[in-house]
Amino acid sequence: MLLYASQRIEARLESAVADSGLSLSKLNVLDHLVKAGGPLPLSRLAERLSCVKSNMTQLIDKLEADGLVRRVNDPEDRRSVLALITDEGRRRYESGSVALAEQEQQFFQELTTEEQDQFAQFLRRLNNG
Amino acid sequence: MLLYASQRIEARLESAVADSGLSLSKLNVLDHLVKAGGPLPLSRLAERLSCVKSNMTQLIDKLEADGLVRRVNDPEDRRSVLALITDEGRRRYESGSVALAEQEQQFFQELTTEEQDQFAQFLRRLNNG
DNA sequence: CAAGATTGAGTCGTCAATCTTA
DNA sequence: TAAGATTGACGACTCAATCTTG
Repeated sequence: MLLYASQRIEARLESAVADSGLSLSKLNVLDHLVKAGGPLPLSRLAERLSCVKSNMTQLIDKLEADGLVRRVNDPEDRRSVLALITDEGRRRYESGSVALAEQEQQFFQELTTEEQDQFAQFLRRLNNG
Repeated sequence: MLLYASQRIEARLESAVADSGLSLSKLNVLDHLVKAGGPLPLSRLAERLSCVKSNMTQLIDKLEADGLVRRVNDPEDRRSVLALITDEGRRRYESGSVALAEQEQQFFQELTTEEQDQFAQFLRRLNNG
């Protein structure tokens, strides 16, 4: 029941973002690159998204094929590869994050004011604990 | 934020079930077979789990390889294949569903009584709407 | 040896195409 | 033609093994 609800939520958000030609995973990568204000090593991205390094390799492969990100050398460590967001990546990020925010907004509007407060508090606790 | 919470929930439940050598998907299939009280056609299973038929084919492939399910002919329709849970499948189901229930229980215990009521109501609305 | 990235294999999901049977 | 199941190709994730560089 809890599981089913959780899957429903994810499916709704995924679908909202798909109109911008993005998946939640790809949007998440772009989000971190934009917020960082500059290119990031793949290993740092993997840490921040709490995923395995090999997964980030594959994600950047796809984003690079889409033209939303470019791999550039790290001048300070030749082992490292930096992910750099492109102009097109920035445009897609804007579009996708707006769609995501709208869907979350719409989600909360299905709750009463009291439920909104309770749920927000619950999310904070869950995301911290 | 909502997304992150949803993923955390799923990861917790998945991990709890993993100790029984099951994934949430496999447990879900076994659950429907047990509750049905007899073998079910793959197409029915796919409907009930709200997934695509080809996914059920693969799931049953894995469950059959694990020895938890057997494919048997449907005497009433030669196009149809029935999934039949084995004794070992039943044991694993018991173990996995207990672990899942415990984890959901533990999850709710992190909430106040008032929050529990609110959240349960919220889940009902989400799962119906 | 340890860290960064990649590759290969496996799980769980999708869709599109195919094959058999109704 | 449609229903039931399967296969193949893909997206997103995991782990284990490998290669290069520190």
